[in-house]
Amino acid sequence: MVAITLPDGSQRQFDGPVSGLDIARDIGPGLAKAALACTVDGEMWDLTRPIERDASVSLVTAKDEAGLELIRHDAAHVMAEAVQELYPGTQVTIGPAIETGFYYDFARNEPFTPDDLGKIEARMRDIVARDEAIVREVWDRDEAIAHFQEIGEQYKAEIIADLPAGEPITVYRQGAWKDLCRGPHLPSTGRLGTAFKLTKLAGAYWRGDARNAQLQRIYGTAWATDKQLKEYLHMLEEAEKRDHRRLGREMGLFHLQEEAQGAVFWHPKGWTLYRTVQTYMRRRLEDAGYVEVNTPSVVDRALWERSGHWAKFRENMFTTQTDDERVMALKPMNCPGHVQIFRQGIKSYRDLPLRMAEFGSCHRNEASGALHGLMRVRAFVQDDAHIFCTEDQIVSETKLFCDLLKSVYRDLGFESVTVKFSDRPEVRAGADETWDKAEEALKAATNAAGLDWTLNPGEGAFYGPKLEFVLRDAIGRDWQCGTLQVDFVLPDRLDAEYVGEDGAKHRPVMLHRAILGTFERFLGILIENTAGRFPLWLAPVQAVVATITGEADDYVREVAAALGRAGLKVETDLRNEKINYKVREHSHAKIPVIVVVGKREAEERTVALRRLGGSSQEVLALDDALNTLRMQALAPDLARLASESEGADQRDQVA
RNA sequence: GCCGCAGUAGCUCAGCUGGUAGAGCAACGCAUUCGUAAUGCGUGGGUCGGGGGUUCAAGUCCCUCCUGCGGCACCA
Repeated sequence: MVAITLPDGSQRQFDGPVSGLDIARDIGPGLAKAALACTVDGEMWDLTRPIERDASVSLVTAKDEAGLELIRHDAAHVMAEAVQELYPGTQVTIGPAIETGFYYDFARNEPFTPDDLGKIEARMRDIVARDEAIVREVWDRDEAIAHFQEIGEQYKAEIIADLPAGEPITVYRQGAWKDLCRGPHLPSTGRLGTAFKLTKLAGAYWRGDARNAQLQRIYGTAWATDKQLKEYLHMLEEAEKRDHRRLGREMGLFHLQEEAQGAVFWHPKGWTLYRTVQTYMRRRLEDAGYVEVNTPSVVDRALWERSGHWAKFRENMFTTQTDDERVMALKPMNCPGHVQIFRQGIKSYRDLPLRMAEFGSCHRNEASGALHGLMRVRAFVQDDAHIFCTEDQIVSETKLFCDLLKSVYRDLGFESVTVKFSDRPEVRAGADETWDKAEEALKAATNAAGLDWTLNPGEGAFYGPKLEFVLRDAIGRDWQCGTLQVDFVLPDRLDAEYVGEDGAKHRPVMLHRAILGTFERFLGILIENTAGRFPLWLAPVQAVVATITGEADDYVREVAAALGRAGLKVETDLRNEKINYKVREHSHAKIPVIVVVGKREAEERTVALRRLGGSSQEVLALDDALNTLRMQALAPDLARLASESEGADQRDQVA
């Protein structure tokens, strides 16, 4: 007898070994049809694998996250079968399910072409139509290795040889084809359905290591239903429309060109946006007790040797040699410069924490393949700062920083932030005891700030552990923006010191920190997140005043001038065009407010406001419109100040 | 940096097996003064990414370099 407990707590008795499919049939034919796999005491099992002991079982269908993952994993297998049928001699390696689909890495001398994708996909649909049963087998380890070597599957043989000793070696057959796989799998290829599509070809290194052979990866997407697939493809199209590179061109924000690879040409509108964000950040930093500095871009190699950058960061640095043979480097980071300022004069413990900020212009020679629009550039400006403090101040400074960071992200339209904790990397400066201390201190501070974090092992900076603050963009990509790094190494290498309460000299700790990360990347994320429809305070052109007839020209100039005095960035449109044409054009340009003025408005001294995305307009007296827009165009921090002082005024009146 | 793909007008793209470049939008000009997402007519615009080669002839074929795109690797 086998007793099976179902998720609702009910129990069913079976005479002997029973499979997930048997259980599903026992419950009902609908479930038997929908079931793809089952979990046995929490572990995923194939639907047909016999359960020989009492267990808790739940059935997995395409509606479950786990079911969808099975579908994707099977799609990878069916693709591998199709590829090996069509291109004999191709070796299979690994093919997992991923976030929106699957991939499989193949070893083949001939490159796959985009045309091949269509052929492979068609063959996949044949295999699905054949509805081949998928059968699990457990093999002997040595036999498995010998077998895969014999049939020329070197990579599979290598994988088996590397599996831990106790691990069962399972092979899945579907029709005449078989693959080493941990499983589980669908009962048959027909269950995969039709909601899949091959999407792209790419190179990928064996085991993710650039020193290994390069394999050919084929990506696909797979879903439970055709409707989901269609929705996903539609989402991709929408994402493409808000790609910051496209919007940057369409909206005239910036451009890139080959003579300055990885460096941005900011156009007037883009630069206005940039300056709006920068001015905002400058205010926030000042309010948070930072001082702003500026340090040299071209600095003698000697300083980078002392700081450790020459040893650890050399390959990413641009260098230049002067006629007298001095080697200079373009700064890739601002920290050594800030230590030089700290070292001027004698610092006392009373000066700490010293929060030193710089909108530091840095250059890094990033790999050509890494460059990506504004997101990954070679010339960029960080909202960088270094907090020189005592060890005792690490926790409170970290907490203050995290609060500031969250507030800034919220103001800029980002609510959810994830945090990664990166500990010591292989290539690093500083003694292990120093790292122990730094990691411990940062962990304590993170917990004190009430942050949830995930560990990112070995990803710290060469001088210290770090926190990474990650935002997700509109296309679902994660971008690291903010960072906070604890550094006991640089103050030592560059000989920073302060006089303590005890009158003796001490090393300060440096906290390297940035909120936006770089302006370039952050603005790219901002463009994609808003799809170019910036909130009023950020829009580089906040309002266009457009005439209906030439008779209103003088009044329009007056309105525009008044809006300008109220602090808005305004343009006028006096062209002899129909108002339909103007509204359409400015709407496409994503201007937040179109101020429409005709003969009637000019006579009545009113304006008609039309908001981006809306289809109606609001007619207001000019003075009212000026007040309303002036308040709405305030940066969030200034708006908070304004509402506070308004509250104070009201309290004064009451008193 | 590696693998694959691509580069034709400001933008989006067409140009079959080689015979000396085309559309829409944009721009410019003229007419139109028209009340909330495209007024009409007309005009100009291209060393077909750079270099080299094959050929009577190259946007088209070959080589090479550059840049971009998608991944991988990298991302202090």
